[in-house]
Amino acid sequence: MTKSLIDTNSAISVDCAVFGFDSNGLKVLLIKRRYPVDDLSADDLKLPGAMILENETLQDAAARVLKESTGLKNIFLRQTTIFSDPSRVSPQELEWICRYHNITTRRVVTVGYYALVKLTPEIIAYTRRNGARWVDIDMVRRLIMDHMDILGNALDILQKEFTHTPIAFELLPRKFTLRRLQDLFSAVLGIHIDSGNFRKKILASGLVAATGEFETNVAHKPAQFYTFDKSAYKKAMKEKFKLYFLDNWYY
Amino acid sequence: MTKSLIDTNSAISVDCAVFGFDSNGLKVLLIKRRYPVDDLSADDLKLPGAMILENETLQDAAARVLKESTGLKNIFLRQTTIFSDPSRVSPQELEWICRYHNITTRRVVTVGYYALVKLTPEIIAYTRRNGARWVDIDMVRRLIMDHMDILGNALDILQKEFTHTPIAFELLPRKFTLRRLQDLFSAVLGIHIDSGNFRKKILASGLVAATGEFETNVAHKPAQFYTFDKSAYKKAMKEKFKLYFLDNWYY
DNA sequence: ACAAAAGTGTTCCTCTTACACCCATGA
DNA sequence: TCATGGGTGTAAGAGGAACACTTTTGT
Repeated sequence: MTKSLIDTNSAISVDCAVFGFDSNGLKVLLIKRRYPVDDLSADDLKLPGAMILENETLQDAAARVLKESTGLKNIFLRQTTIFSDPSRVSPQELEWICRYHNITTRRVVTVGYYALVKLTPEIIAYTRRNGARWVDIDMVRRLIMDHMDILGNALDILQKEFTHTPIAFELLPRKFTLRRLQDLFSAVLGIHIDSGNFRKKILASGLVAATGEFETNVAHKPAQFYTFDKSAYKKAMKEKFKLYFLDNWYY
Repeated sequence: MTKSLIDTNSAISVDCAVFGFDSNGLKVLLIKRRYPVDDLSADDLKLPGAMILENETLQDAAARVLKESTGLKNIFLRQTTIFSDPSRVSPQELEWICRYHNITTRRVVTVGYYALVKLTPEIIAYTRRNGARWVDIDMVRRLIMDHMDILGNALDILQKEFTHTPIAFELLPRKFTLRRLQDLFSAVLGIHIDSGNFRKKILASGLVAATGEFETNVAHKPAQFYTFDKSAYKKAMKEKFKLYFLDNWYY
């Protein structure tokens, strides 16, 4: 019986594109690669990631990565795509991986995830302590291996989901102004939005509830704070969704 | 140095939900599981699948499965989701897999794919010779392991993509009537569609070109055949796509 | 003649778009 | 008083939903 050609010696990793939003726009969390021995080219940037452990789900592994890199649990987390090109990891990279993790494997297949985080001073402090940084999405230049592809893919999927699913609220604090929500849509989708129409559409959707609280110390009429009304959303989803089946095809 | 807990002994498989469309509706290709030794419960149904080989991409593996099960190359093929629950394969199943494939592994993670096939008499004959069958999507009762989940997930994704991307044409012959296209949308999305409005919308989209050929031997006014105008589609995609950013949210 | 589906047209109505305009606040 | 963004209103037009109606074929 000849030796099977089936690959039973794959290590599987997860890599997470963690998105945050602040007044300067959309950010992604990047970390510096660490080396076990020497520290050559120690400013290589990468997405947070990890190898999956025995008896661990991919989702669990991704959640573990998020916990380590941001200190947060219960973060919005979605699978994107698998990157399985046998040449995605060069022999040198493979050697680094094996040494760093103390494993032996011929191949590493990675599963992309994207996560959405509500940026707070605490989280920024936490990530800074870990040597991670929140980089403006337009300023990301070079990442190790195929992490640039993984990030680009995550961003594509984020944009699609943004237009169909109310995940925007995952990037905002509990209370937010409509302008802030509008800026978020603008930043993620890269488009200009008329604020009058945006306001009407959002309010008509019923997804958002007024709090009665207002901004203070702003050099214009104070804006009201709103919250995401999850129950209204769930109720709306139970009704049959209207089908604009030929509108807005992308790709 | 303690033994690493990192899982370096995963086998990775692909499982394909292959969809076809005929006059009776949407079908999926199912095969009988084969056993190396005995043939107990030999009518277990499953999706076509395979283990990935060394130096093989997941996409390649899925394409290989499609080639084997339908005889076709260059089929529409898209990744869906990874199923990585450590308990998705029971110990007995794992033993069957290892014996069948002549491998040893502790764990099998599978990657879902869905494929769209233009059903022709030749393909139906080919698949029948292979012992595979095209089962009405509503008639699928029980599949092995978590293949029911994989199929359900593929169907969800198919429905979403159907409304945003012109993949419908992948399921139709090169020339088709608008009624046929309408029936396809109806079948996949499970909705009633007004044929007058559908016709106008499709024609207005410019995605479809009249051939000047007509049906024959039908007991009603013969319908014209149309073809999918891929170039018009690509051109349309280069223009900025209109954004109905809060319409039709699902989930 | 009739059934059945092709194909066209029309009406009503909702939603989008693009603005104008007033309001409240800090500088 | 001015700049700035909050917040409301409106008019024009595009597009969707529902349905009536004519056309062309086989039986």
